[in-house]
Amino acid sequence: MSDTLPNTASRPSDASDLPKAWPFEEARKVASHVAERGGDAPALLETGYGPSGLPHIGTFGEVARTTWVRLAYEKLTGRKTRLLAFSDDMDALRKVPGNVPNQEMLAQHLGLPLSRIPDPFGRFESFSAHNNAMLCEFLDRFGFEYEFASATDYYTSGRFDDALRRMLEVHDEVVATIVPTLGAERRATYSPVLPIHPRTGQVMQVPVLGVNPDEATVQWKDPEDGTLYETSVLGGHAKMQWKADWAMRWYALGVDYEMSGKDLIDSVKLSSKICRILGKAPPAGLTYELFLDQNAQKISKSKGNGLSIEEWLHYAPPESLAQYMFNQPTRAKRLFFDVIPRAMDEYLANVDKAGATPDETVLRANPAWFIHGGAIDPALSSPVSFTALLNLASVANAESSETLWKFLRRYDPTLSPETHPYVDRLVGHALVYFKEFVRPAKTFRAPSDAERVALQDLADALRQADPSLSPVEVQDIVFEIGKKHQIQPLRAWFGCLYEVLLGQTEGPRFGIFASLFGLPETVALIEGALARDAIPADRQT
RNA sequence: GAACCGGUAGCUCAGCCGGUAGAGCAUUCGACUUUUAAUCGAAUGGUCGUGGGUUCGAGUCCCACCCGGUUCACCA
Repeated sequence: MSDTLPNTASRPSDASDLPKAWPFEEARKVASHVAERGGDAPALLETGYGPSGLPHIGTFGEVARTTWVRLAYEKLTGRKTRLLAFSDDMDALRKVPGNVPNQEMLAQHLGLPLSRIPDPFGRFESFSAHNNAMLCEFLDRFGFEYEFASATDYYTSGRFDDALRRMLEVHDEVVATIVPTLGAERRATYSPVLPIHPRTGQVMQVPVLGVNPDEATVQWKDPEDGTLYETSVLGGHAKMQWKADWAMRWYALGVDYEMSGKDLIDSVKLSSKICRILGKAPPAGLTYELFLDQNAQKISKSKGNGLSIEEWLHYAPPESLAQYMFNQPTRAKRLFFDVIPRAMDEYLANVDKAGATPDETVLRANPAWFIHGGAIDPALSSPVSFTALLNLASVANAESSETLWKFLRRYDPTLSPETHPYVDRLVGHALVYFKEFVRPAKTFRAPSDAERVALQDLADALRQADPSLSPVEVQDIVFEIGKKHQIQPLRAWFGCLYEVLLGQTEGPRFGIFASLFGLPETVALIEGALARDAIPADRQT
């Protein structure tokens, strides 16, 4: 049986001593798959790529998650693993992607394998070589360990030949398995074998008229001119249609584990059946949920909703993204900016917890342990939460890390950029997040006429003040101005400062703020607020 | 038509192998303040979607249903 979906597989009964983390559950599946297939070969884990697109945040998620399964498996069994990053670059270009140059050139090459189409960017020998390079660069950037594999290389070098012969032997059974899943139109022409046209190089989607397993050839007719061809399926003269391709690859390479998104559930089922027909058990795997955007809509690469990996890393270090990916892979999660601070703080909390855990089993259930590849690096942590830094940036109206650091050192004198470089990175990210998300949402109220006069007075006083004044002395100045202008109650004067200058109802003591923020900068802040609200008086809310 | 994932405090969610519900934020009160950031203490707040079943006992397991979301039925 066992077209059961991977993540509905029955719970192991002897899992009590396993670390309570999903990668270990997955590792068990890998272990039983390896045991079943036998042999000494390392466990083979695969991640697959459609070659027409560039790597994205989902790519990161899939590779990161697979890497954690690897780690769990190695710790669990003491055996080795390989991760194969497989690019299906022999796939045909079916439509021209909208986000690349040289659209006309690409349009002329529709139907050819991507590895036979010139690079529209003009940098590599083919379109797929370009995309493959982007993929590898992407994976390298995060330090993933993997072996890259190109479908074109595998096909043309003959590495798939035995499996392709086998595919022809069971051709009819494979067809009989796939055809019922297809719509009426597709049924008529379907073949799991796509011959490469010997003259044009096109990947042909044509009915296969005859199969010759002994010669490893298929017969087909050119739909254009009616020419009959008999084409070898070996050595790159044909490729498999993708569901058959996936199964053939599993079979040929002996893949033990591959996860995939829930959009591929039916494909996994079908490819698993084909893999069994070929004669091997399909790999174990996990079906992960897709990400949703802000409004719980599907993330679409073409629509550009959701969040790109560059955007995420603009606001927080990669560990936070890894933490997000670690959490609940089988649940649909919103992927939007506002999840970043939480993910970051979760990660930081996990590093702390890991440091305090003597129990190895507990440690191995900790996401930070996985994120750090099985060895916690205490340098990648912070005693201050990201949320705290954001609050601080907000109340301090911080423009620069220098300013934020001044406030931060007041908060905790033992911190400095030199001794805590990771905190310094977080400071930089917090500033960006504050400037781009928090501050734009703030509403600055306009001052009343009386407040306006007092604010101007304060600006003048601060401008003339000795820059070496202590925060307390600056506070005295602020206080005196408030009293002088008889703002009642006096606390309303400070409320006015926060609301007009900082766009919030609360804040630090203003003297401390002004000192750390800088007296000239504070003067500029006040005058900016006065100028901003000079004309419209109806914005008061 | 088929499949997947959710439905737990106002919000976002955690609840591992079943044992009388937890966190963060929000709200309220208090401490500290020549003021109201960060900080600390406390309180309020849930018939765990509905109905059955198994059990001494179910948010937790089983079945059915309701609601919400998504995906696949062309390509990959």
